[in-house]
Amino acid sequence: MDKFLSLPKEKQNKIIDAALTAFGTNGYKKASASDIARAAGISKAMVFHYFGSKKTLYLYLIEFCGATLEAEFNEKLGAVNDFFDRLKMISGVKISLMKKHPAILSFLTSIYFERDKDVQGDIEAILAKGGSLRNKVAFDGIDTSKFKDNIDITLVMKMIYWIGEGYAAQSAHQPDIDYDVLAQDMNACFELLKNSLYKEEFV
Amino acid sequence: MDKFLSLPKEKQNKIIDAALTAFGTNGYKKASASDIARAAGISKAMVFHYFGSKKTLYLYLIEFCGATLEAEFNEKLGAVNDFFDRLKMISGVKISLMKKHPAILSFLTSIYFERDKDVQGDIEAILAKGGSLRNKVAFDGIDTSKFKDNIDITLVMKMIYWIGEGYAAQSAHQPDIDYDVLAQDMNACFELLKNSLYKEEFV
DNA sequence: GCACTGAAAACCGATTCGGTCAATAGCATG
DNA sequence: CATGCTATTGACCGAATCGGTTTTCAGTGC
Repeated sequence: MDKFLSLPKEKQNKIIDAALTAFGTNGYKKASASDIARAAGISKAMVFHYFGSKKTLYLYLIEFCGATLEAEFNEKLGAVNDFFDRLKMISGVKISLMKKHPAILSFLTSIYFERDKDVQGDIEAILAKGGSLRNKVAFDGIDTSKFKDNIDITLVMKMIYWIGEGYAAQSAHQPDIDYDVLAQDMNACFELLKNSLYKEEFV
Repeated sequence: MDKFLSLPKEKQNKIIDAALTAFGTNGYKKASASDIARAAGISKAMVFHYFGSKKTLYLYLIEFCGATLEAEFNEKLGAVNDFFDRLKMISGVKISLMKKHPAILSFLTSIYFERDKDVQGDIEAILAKGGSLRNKVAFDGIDTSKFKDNIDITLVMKMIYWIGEGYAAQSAHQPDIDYDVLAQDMNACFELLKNSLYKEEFV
């Protein structure tokens, strides 16, 4: 593992992204070391030289994602109480995550649904430990009084959630996407909803 | 192939759904006949007994989806020009497709991104032939004058697209989902947007 | 008892799996 | 140029799995 960490950062990232993509799209079992090596432009032997085993690599990726996520959140997530401002922050976090590691979001959702017995226990342990993150993005303490009175806020949140999942799915399939355009679209989306759903004195 | 078609419909569907799921989540190459057989509750030998080869099964599934799609569209898609009414119809079509075959949507999007050389040629040929379907769902001939003047309709369509992708992705991971609840949520979504984005005389 | 049939187990050669290792290429130092 | 060192690799390992075939077998009608 220290073998890997002493590599130049650029090479580390190439390997990480290759592995995130492979595991994210194929799951733990069906992602092979050869796939990862090929995508990273190294030989399969190096994968094991750096990480020792496929499982070690997988667990390292989870840890890496956790750290990356946390760092990004700590950097960008301030104390914002407005619903849409917080949404913009979250989508900003997602976008900059994807700029650094395009496959990170699809990998993160994939570990959530991973069922392979080789790793499921370890995943649960790690996720349980890192549950604190979720608190920071949860939508409590939100000022709902700004919405028009007849708006079903639960529905709005579902809708927002679907939008987020949808654009994550799109970017997973379309690797050469322009993230700045995506960010603009997302923010325009939120602006549109805000203008439409807030009472007029708050838009 | 006629071996398969002379099976009771229920068994056919179980095999079809197993295959749709396997190919949809793992792609052509990484979905194995054993996976499909296990999920369908039959032996691997039967898969080859029914379809002869993995490729034949895959191409049959594409054809099957095309026919199913077309039947569903012909049944439900009338001449509706209102933007949101048409959306509701489309989501209605999607929902009833998923009720019949839960993995059909994820399979359909997966064939769009399939890159395996064994099948890519055949896919292109079939998709080219079936391009006529796309005309029926395209958003031309839509009366855009009902929207408030400051609404960016292109953005609205992107948003709608993301919502659709998002809830398809969700249902792909969550197999025991209640489709009627999903349908209600989707329609409520559209209703909300309609109320918010249309000029008041059209809501 | 016998023939037929639908299904599964066992099996086939080939490929791929996770993982290892000897050999090599590059490169600094003498 | 020789030497040692390190990073990297192609070749290789036994085991598993691949797509696909053959054999076996349980059930059923006669």
